[in-house]
Amino acid sequence: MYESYNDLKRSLDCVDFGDLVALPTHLLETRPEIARAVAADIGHILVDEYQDVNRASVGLLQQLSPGGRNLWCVGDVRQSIYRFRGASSFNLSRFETQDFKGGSRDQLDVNYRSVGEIVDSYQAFAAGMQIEGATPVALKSNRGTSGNPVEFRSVDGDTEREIDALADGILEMRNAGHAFRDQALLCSGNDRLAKIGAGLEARGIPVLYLGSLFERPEVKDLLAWISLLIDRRAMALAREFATPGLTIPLGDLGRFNEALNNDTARPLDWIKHPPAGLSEPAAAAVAAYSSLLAGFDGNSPPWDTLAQLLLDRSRVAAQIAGAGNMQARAKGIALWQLINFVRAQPAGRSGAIPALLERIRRLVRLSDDRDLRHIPQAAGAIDAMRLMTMHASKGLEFRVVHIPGMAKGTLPRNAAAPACPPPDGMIEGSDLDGESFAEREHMQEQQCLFYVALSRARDRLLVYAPGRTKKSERQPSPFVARLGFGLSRLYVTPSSFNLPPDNPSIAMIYRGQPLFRQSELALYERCARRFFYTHILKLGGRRTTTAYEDMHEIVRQAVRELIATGTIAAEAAGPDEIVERLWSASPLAALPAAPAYRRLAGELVRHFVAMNDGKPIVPAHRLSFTLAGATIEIEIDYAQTDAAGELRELRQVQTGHRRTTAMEGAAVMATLLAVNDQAPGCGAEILFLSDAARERLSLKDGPLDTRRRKLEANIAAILSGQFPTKTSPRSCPKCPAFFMCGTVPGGTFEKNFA
DNA sequence: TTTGGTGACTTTTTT
DNA sequence: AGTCACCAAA
Repeated sequence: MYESYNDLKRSLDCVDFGDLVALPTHLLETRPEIARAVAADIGHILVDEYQDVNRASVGLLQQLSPGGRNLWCVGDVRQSIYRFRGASSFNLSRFETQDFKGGSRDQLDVNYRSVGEIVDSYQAFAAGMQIEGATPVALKSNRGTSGNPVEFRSVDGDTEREIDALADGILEMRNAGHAFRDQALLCSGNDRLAKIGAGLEARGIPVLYLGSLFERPEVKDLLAWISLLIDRRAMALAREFATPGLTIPLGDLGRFNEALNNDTARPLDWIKHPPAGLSEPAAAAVAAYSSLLAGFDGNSPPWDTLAQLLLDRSRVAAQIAGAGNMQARAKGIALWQLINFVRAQPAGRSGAIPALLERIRRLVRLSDDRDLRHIPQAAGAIDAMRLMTMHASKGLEFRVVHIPGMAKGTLPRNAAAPACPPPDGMIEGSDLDGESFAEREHMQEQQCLFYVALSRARDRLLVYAPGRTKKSERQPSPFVARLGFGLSRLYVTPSSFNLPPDNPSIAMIYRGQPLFRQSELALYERCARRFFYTHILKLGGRRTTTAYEDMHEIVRQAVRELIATGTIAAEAAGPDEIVERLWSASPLAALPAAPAYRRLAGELVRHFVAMNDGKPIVPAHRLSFTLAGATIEIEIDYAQTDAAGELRELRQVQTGHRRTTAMEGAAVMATLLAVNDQAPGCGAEILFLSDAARERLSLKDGPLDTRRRKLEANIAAILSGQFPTKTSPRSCPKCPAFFMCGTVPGGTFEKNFA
């Protein structure tokens, strides 16, 4: 693979980051005359952050500065936080002994950045670090003591309460004379940073961090609008828009869905032919969309379209410009980022809008939207908090530093076993086996990371951790206890910021006997809001599928057909023919990787056949039972019968792998509840074709009862209109509702069960 | 004292 | 998906 990758790079005349070091090093090593000429041309070399170089960089440096002539390096092994990408403090330890013989080493003993209390604190932490090649240091602050100890604040409650406490701390520091722009908040991960950033913004604290750009309401408003240009089911109409006059009341959505729930509707048809019987506001909104979207379609150039929507067709930009408060400014900056992102996309000839939306989904799935989260340089003068990862903070300094979330298990994070540990004996200068080496490196790196974060602070340093959560006491990170004797521990009760509830319940009227299928209840467990869009509002939309998922769909069809034949036996000629017929009719057959997918599909179907023993079966049928006033319907894929024709084994088929949590949900166990109720004595199993594994549904009375109660609670929640979103950067970008998910329009929705 | 069940919480870092 | 903390049963 690496060879193919390299060939591809060469044929495209491209280089990657590794090549930027490897190619010049190779050139200078193989062409001494060039090396001499280049070295002669360079007077002095200064390398900063030497602990973060890798072996390849040292090789390049040796070529540029033979024998270390006029070379000056600065580094601190305690700040070695890029080991995961090949940097090694090993280079620092062998600097003057091997790599640049005859060099000399000196050490700083005065710290010019932080006040005495802070220096003492991270010195105390550093004293306990077991870092290879670290020489003991005794830094002294030249600023003297400030009278303000390093603080550790413990907060009872959930993350929201911790954000309350952070907001308190930030405002307190501001009252003590530190502007927002002089305060930084450091987290180890981006997801947490985004959550805290959004929380602070909601509490009125100005923040120079946008969080996930494509999750922001003002950005989603725009993306939802352009999604209407290509979505014949007009899913985005089920969103409450900030722009007045463009929201369809909840009570009217059913009419749109009836009108558009067919294969012949084309995008924007509903503007020319609105559904009959709309309320007045809904009809007015349709008219408003008519002028908002006139002349655009899926082939419109995205940048022009968005710019016109923002500036000419709506008052979005004007209102943001006029509002002048910090929230409006953040919105303006977010839209600015969006517009610039869109402008930088490759120009497509046709289908530019769907291409853009697809690209955004992919970007978010790969977390490749991170650079869009930071405010552009031009906005840097705004008086707002700096939010960044600890990694990004290296080399920077701030008057005040807040470090939230220092609970056990977050920092240090436990080392995950590396997927590909270095082979034993490969690491020069280490006698550990590959796995132990990786683990030790990880634990050292975690300490370095905390050390970096601590040492960013000039005047004030505040560390936060959750205390009691709903049920249990959370222990602080073991790092906290190493912060020295001067640490002041406070148990704070944060002020209340009176935020509106995140997921208010939705006004629903149900008519008839509620009926839910097992798959629907399973979806409710994964994301209640997705369930609402899909099964209550009946907004169309399949997930965006991959070729791999399409292959699984073929397997499902083949399994259904096999079951319909009434016998599933290895000697029957049927299975292969069925797969072959479905396969050749599918667009998958035209893909470059088709043979691999075809092989896999055949294998999964063979697993299915092999997991049956030719006993007579009866095809698919349904079981249903009543719970909490609703009917629950279970789809049994097939059943085996005994000689007397009695049902013996009920089977459900899943084509994928068995997950470790596959049996934990309440919805899976609805099958067992139904069997106990309708077919007592019958066994029930789920087949997982990818593993050729079967799982028997069985649970002791106690746990089964908690599943039953959980199901009852979910049904009650559905009936009372509770459909909270469960956002996740992993699953949301695949969801059909990704661009419109957000606040639901006001009004009441009538749901009719036959 | 051990164990199994449960709910809450976090899912790296990036030139 | 894995860890942590708690609780109740074994």
